[in-house]
Amino acid sequence: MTAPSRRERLRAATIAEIKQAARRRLVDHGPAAISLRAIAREMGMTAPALYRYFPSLEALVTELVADLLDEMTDSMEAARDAEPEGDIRARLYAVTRAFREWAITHRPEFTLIFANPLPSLGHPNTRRDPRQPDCLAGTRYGDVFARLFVELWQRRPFPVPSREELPPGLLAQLDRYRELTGTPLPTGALYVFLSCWVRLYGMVALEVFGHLHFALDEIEPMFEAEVARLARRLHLDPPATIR
Amino acid sequence: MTAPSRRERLRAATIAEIKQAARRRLVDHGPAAISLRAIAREMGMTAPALYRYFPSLEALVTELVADLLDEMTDSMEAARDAEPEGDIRARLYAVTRAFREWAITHRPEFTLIFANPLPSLGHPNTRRDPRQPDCLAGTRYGDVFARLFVELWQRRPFPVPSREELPPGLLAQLDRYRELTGTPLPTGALYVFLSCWVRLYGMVALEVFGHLHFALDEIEPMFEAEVARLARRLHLDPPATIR
DNA sequence: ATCCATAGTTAACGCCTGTAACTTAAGTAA
DNA sequence: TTACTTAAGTTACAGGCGTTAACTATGGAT
Repeated sequence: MTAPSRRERLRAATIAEIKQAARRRLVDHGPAAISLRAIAREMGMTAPALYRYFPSLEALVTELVADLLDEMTDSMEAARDAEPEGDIRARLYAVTRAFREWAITHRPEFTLIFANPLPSLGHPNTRRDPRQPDCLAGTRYGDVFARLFVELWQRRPFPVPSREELPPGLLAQLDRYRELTGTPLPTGALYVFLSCWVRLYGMVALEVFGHLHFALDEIEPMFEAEVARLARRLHLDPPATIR
Repeated sequence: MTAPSRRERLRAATIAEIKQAARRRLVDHGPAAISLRAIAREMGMTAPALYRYFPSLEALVTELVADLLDEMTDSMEAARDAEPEGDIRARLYAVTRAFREWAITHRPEFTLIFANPLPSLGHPNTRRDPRQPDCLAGTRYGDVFARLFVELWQRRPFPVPSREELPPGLLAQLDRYRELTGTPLPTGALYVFLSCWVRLYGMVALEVFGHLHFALDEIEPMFEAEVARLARRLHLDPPATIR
């Protein structure tokens, strides 16, 4: 646990600068512009030097994705913590809106994270290694939603499907997930959680990918309407303030 | 309207073969493997020859996307037409399931269509030209859903939010969309349509992109549960057979 | 003062898109 | 049939890419 040496500090700074340059290229020139040569050029270096810091372009992108997920999670947590601790309703709204806000103000980054858009990520839809940093970061942002959801359930339980109402195949999987995570939520609430996540993701992804522009050009009112419907489903209105 | 000349036939066949090779590379080796040289190699040609048929790689990919959308639409229409004409419930179920079925049996293609994953598509989230073939094809598959939805509404109207219940900003946009398309649906039903589309898309996209594997490994039961909930929302159960 | 790991370099291989200039073959008109 | 035109293909090349190998300079530790 000694203080980092001068070498280590310089190295960390260089790594940060590389990822910064990569992100700048992503934002300014699209995902295809993330290239070692271009990054090195921006930094006044040559491309092979970057191999001292990352074993490959793909590894660099993977770390960048993890950083972006962390940043998104941070902004969601900040929005949550700006609301009083007892006001779960306000906190859920805040986190939900922060998710969309980050997505639409960071479209290239969101696309990189959620739609495997980079050639260097190789053939999509191959099983990922859960020990990879981007997968770990992936669980973090999910937990922000999950923890609030659990809190809401414990303080103001809402109606959820009974075990009998869930199809057996789904019930078994959700039970397994329940054991795996040790969540206090009943299985039916897990289903509701996933269902809400599907709608939130669908809404934001469709907006970012531009697949709602055939009908709407300003998506926010539709988003707010959907969030309000989600809130009603969770019996979140009227305000669920406690204490 | 004369019969196509020999030249024209050969040319069309070559174009088809190029797109076929491009798709084979997409499926077998991922989106990054769609390169003019690789395609030309597979066809026993040289890369510059392909410029006789497409002005650029990007144009080729755009046409491929349009073809894939058409194929997806065809399979949805086939599933629809396999059900009796009067049984709207069965037809809606069939189209919905066909959408998912095509997506999960054609994951690379679905990803290419719905998540801008290709470098050659350039910077994502720039406004597309609606005259582009892929945008035209995009409206076709939406119409499959839309027409059934209208038919259902006309024969078995379901509850929809009143104009007063919709936030003004959303109402105005939906009214404009209503005029633009001349649909017989009331504005509230348009909202329900979009809302259903969001949930269906969210479910399928999350499955294809692998963002549900943190909880589930077999997604079909969850999909069926969500579809059942959508059906209930449309008062689709019990069976809405007519005639 | 010496040694060595680290961070950088240049050179090269084999991909890639895209353009220019050239050849060949087919279709068309005199 | 011959001559002209055009389409479809070729090679050559410019410039960008990831990655490896071999080499150099330099800062820190012994």
